Amino acid sequence: MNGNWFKLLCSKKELQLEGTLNGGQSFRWKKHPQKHEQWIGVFLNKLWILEQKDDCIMYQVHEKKSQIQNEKYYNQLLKNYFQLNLDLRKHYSDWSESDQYFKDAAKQFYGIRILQQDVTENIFSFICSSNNHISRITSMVEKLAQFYGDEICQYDGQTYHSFPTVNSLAPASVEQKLRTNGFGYRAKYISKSAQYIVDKGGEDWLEKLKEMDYTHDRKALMALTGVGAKVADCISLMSLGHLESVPVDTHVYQIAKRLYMHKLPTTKTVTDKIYSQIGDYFRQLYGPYAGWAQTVLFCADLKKFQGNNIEISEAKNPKKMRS
DNA sequence: CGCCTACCTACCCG
DNA sequence: ACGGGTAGGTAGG
Repeated sequence: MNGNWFKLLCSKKELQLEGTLNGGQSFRWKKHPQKHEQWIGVFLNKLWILEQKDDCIMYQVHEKKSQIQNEKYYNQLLKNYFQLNLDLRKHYSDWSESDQYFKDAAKQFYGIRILQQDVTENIFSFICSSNNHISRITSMVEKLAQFYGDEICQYDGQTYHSFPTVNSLAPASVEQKLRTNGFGYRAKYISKSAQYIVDKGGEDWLEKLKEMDYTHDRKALMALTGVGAKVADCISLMSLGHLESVPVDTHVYQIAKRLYMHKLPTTKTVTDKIYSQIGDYFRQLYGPYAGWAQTVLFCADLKKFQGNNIEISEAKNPKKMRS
């Protein structure tokens, strides 16, 4: 294990940890139970402790002794994970020019980044996300790691596990185990999808998706049981590098209709046609990084940011509105 | 296409 | 205290 603090130079404007780690992209980050300014999370089979400073991120890495590397190496991993090569301020400026709502939201929600996530984790986490609460999704993802992942280390009295491989989710026993642990119908989705991916060639097949274009791998992903349009778009955006992908959930639909597309028909669930209309609208508005822009915009609308003075955040929970 | 229903479960709210 | 409604959808008809 390793308790050293390392330093990654990076301004708050370029990367805001709070909005990025707590924005519903990854379900593996939490605040340190005692030290609330620190974030604890797992990726690349390592436990990371991150703390935002004015001009840098201070961090620790905990992993097996045999794998310990130096600061330069870890900095590179973080740069990849947060996609720091992308000039975010430039894009914010472009998106602000295209859209006044974005411009308003951007003032407060600066530094929101799309994480470059692991494909396997992304697929199975978002299969869990359908028709579900964040808190329950989080506990399901934790269980997957606990049951089928590898132990990484102990930290602060907790044992941390890596996210499981596709192979480890494929055995026939998995569905029943997940069922008895509260996964509901998603147990079958996970098991069937893991088996399907293994049949196709496992993680190698998933890596090949990154070389395909958005339209094609979206179609490939939707062949997985439990992966529909929205989940496929989340995966395309968050782990396959297709930044034009715009995941449309019921919430995005509500806001799109209210603020941008008044003529959109009123329906209980988002139909295929409405879904593609909304995606196309935002792609036309923001360009090839539409999914990223849209993530920033709707970050302003999440419950956890309620009480903040952004106009967009008012629509979401009329019941809870004050003043 | 659009519409309908079932699907697991934990948590919220009346 | 108990029970219906709902949560970042999806599959199947």
